[in-house]
Amino acid sequence: MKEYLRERIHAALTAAGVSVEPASIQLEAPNQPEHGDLATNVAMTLAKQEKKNPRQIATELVEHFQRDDEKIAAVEIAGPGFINFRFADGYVKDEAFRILKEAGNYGKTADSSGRVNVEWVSANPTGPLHAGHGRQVCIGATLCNLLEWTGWDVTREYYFNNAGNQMNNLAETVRERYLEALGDAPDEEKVHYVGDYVKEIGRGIVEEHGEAKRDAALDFFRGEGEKWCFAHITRTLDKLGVKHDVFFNEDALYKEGKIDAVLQQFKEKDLSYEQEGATWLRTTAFGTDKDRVIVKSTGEPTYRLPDIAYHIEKVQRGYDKIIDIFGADHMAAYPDVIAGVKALGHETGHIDVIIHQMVSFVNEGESVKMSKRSGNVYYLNDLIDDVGVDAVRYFFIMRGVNTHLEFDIKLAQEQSEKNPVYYLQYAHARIASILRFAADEGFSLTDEGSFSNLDHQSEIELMKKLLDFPGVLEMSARNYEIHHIGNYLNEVATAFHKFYHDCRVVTEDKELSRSRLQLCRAVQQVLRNGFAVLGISAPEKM
RNA sequence: GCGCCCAUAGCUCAGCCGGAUAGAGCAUCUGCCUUCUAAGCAGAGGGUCCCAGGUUCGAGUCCUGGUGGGCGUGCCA
Repeated sequence: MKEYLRERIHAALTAAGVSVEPASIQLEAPNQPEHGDLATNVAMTLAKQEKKNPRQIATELVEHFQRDDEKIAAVEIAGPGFINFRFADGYVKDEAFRILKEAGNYGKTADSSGRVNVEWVSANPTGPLHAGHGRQVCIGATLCNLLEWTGWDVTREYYFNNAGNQMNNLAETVRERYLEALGDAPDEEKVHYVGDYVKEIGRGIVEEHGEAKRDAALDFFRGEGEKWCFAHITRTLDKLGVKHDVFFNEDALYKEGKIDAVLQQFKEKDLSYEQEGATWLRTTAFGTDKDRVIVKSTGEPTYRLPDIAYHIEKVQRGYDKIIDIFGADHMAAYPDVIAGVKALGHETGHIDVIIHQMVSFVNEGESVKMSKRSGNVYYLNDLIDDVGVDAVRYFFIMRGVNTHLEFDIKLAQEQSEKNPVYYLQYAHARIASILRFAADEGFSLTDEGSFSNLDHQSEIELMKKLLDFPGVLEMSARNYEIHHIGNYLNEVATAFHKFYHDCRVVTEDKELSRSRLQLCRAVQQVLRNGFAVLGISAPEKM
């Protein structure tokens, strides 16, 4: 509809002797319903160029506007020079009915956007995911779904940091806990990770190998620790319905010599230098405040070097777009990495970085304290057990990514109207119930029919709301702003509940009942499609 | 100190390229179930959009400078 109006407005302006770029014609839904369904401010933006009063331009535009009564019921000039368009009810009804035919595809864009790689979670395999990780898990999973819906071929990737010093620390901790499980006193100096899960790993090794591994090399314990953590992390992700296509192992970069290759290139281009036994990258040449170490004096690379090699790897795989998601606490890492990749002559313009702010947890009005040092950690598994998968998936994406998120555990547990995810699911279940009732009454529904006999204002408003779905997905995907989806679905649920309240669905009037049942099905379809993007379930009963 | 993010109703937050009278949920108050799910609907009250300048027909939105908070600023990731 927007495109149609844009084209007609452009034609009208051209006929009136005004030249304008079609793309610069803005159309948006007004706040007040009495201002119509779409409005343009084009007369006001052209006022200066044309040296005319905005209302005069608007008047000329409307005079030359060729209105198709099938689609547009009214064109009005209002306020300082807005032009308001009101859709014809027949158009709204026909479009809304098509939702039933498009069904599970309603809202999808044709596959043409290209290939995109989304890397997220990428938590170190040194322990279970904690509750705070949940935000990134859900943001990334939802974004991937959304990108798929809007025509992207998505590769879901997890960068598995199974190299580096943190793995040595894990290995030492595992060895201490293993020895402890055999009855030795642990050397607290070597216990880097205090969580109980490492004791579990230690006990597991005892069960499998007994005392046989007393003198095993650190590599053995590293392997055991990594294996356990990987299994644990993927199990948690699996619970949330999150599946990665690729787990990219950091150690592969070492094995394949890619770390050395990158280091060599930096040297050749004089982008690195030796100082105090370490190798530094001249990031100041890229505009940062100071140079950064990429190889420590111990000979081990810092995270930056493998990250650069990894990103080069991803760039070379030839995606149309590469998206990295990470939390604000890792904010400092990426500019150097991108700059490093670029400095070696690789394209970086198609790399988008999404930074999300941190999460705090509140329960019964009390903030939930977490301390890694004391091992007092609230794990993502615990959160899932406490509030359920759907609440986790929904709560973590209901706010914009660059504001802090306060996760109210009590609210998420609440099975009432206070809980926004229940409100949404209730609408779906309510429709399912109506459809069951209708089936008992002898209604059988196909995808044929029309909404031509639905004229109640609640019905028309509901249909209009359903028609917004593709646009909401498109806008959300374009801006990587997934929280709009949840808000939108809430509006759909509200419009449906209002309709339900105003219009009895199953009545003596069979034809009216049929149409209203079809409208219910269309609402249910939009909710289902939206839930599919968000990764939450669509209950038939509640 | 410097970098990024944030500041909108009592609370948690929306507000897509700058648009018309700034919105939602919760909380508070008032109505609505013999009829398809009241986990619902309707209504009321509640605002210095942090402050000060600037840009223009028009600023919650853009710019500058402050104030307050979060996260960084490691030879951790």
